[in-house]
Amino acid sequence: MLDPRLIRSELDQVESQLARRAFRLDTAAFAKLESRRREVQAKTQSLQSERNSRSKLIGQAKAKGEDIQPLLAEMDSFGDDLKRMEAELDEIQTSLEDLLLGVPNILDADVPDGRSEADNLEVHRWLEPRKFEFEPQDHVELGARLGQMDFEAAVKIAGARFVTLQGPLCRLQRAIAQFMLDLHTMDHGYIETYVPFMVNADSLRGTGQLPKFEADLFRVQSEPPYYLIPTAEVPVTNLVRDEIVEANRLPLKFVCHTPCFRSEAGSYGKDTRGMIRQHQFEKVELVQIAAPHDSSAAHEALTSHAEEVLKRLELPFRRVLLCAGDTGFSSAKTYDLEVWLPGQQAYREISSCSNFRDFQARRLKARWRNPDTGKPELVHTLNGSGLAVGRTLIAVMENYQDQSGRIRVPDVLKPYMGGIEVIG
RNA sequence: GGAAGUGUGGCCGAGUGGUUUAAGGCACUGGUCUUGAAAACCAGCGAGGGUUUAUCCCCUCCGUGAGUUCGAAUCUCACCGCUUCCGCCA
Repeated sequence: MLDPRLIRSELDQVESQLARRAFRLDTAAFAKLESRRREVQAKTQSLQSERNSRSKLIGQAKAKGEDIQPLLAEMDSFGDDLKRMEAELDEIQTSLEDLLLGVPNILDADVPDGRSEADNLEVHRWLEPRKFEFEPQDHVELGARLGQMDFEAAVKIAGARFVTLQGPLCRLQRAIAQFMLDLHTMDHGYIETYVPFMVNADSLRGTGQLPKFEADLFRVQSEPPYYLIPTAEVPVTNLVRDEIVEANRLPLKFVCHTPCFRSEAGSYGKDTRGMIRQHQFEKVELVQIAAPHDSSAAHEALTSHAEEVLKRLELPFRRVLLCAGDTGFSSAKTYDLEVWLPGQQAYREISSCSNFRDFQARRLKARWRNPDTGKPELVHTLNGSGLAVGRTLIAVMENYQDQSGRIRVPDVLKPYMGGIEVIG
C-alpha cells in the first residue's frame, strides 16, 4: 500500500509514476473521496467531542446528586446524528482503503521503462553454456528415460500440472534443497525458519496477494478460509506483522524451505510441458527485513546470495533487471535470475529478487524503532528465491546430462547423495 | 470435540458503569551525583489519525466484531487466541 499522505499531497506525481506500469490511477475518484473524508471526519470528530464533554457533565452532576433529567433530554437526538455520521465515515474510509489496496507500488527510479519481458535489461551473465557433442534432451525426456519422473501418474493421482518423482531423482531434489539451506544458513547468515503451509487472509493481504490476486491461490474450504501458500514469502514476511522490531536486530534474515501452491489461473497454455510451471513445487526462499536506508544494499546482497547457489552448482545464468511493465504489483524493483536450460536452448527464470520498500510493511504494520527519532517507522521488506528447487532440479538434469541420458551429480551436491555420483 | 479459567501499553500488572486524562513496577531516554560505572534521586516515556508553520487542541484504540447506555477496559452476545483438565490422535 502506498502512503495515503503521499497520494494526497503529490497526486499528479503518483499518477504519472504509476503510469509507467500502465496502471491508471483514478485521481478524480480519489480526490472526491478524500475531500468527503476530510469533511465527514471533521464533523464526526466534533460530534464525538461534544458527546464526550456532555457525558462528562452528566457524570459530574450525578456525583453531586443533582437532577440529570434535563441534561439527558438534551442528548435525545444527538446520538442518532452521531451514529449516522460515524456510519458514513466508516463507509468512506472503507472505500478509500479498497481503492488503495488495489494500487501497485511505485517503481525505483532506475527501473527501465517497458511493457513486457522483452524490455527487461540484462545486467550480467555468468558462465558460457556448455557445448554438447550430442543433441541435449529436456528434463521430461531425461526423466522418462530414467524411469524416475512420471507425469501420467500425477494426472491419475491429482490432475494436470503435478509430477511424481522416484528414487535417486527424489534424492537429488532433496539434496538441492539441503545444499541451499546449508549455504544460506552457514555462509550467508540467514536463520532457518519453519512455517505453516496454509495461511489466513490477513497474511495474504499483508504481502499483497489479496485482494487482487485471489484467482492465483488455492483456497481451503474452512471457516474462516485458509489458503495454501503460493510462496514462503507470505508466512515468513508476516512474522513481523504488527511488530515493532528493535533497531539492533535489523536486518532480519530468514531462509525457509516450503512447498508452494499456485493455481496459475491466468496462464493455461503456457509451459504445459514438464516441471516448469506446476501447481505444487518446492522452493527455498530468502526474506530480509531491513531498515529503510539499508534496503538497496540488502537487495543487492540478497540477489548475490541467490546467485551464489547457481555459481556453486556451476549452472550458467544471467541476471535481468525487470522493466516497469514486468515488475510485480508489490515490488519497487526486481531482479530475475535466469538459468540456461539446454533442453529449451533458453534462459528461464529460476529466481526473482524484489525490494518492496515500505509497500508491504504498511499493509503489515511492520515497524522498527528508529534510534534517531525514537519513533516506530515502517521497515523495508525484501525477498528472493534462493532458489526454486524444482527448476533447479531441471537445470541440473539438463546441464549435467551425458549422451546416454545419465545425470552427473554436481560436486557440491555429492555430500548429500550418499555416494551416488551419477544417476542412471 | 467437551468443561473451566483467561486476554489491559515494548514487558509485567491494577482496574466490575462517570476527573481512567489506564494506577504501580520493569525496560528505555535525559538530568543530578561520580575519576568512570553501578546504585540512588529527579524528569520524560504507548500507537494511529485529524487540525497546525510549530506548539496547542481534538478523535480513535484495553483480543476481534456486534450490541446495551447520556457515558463501556468494566455490562450482553458471537467469534478468535492462550492456560488447565477430559476425550481423540501422528
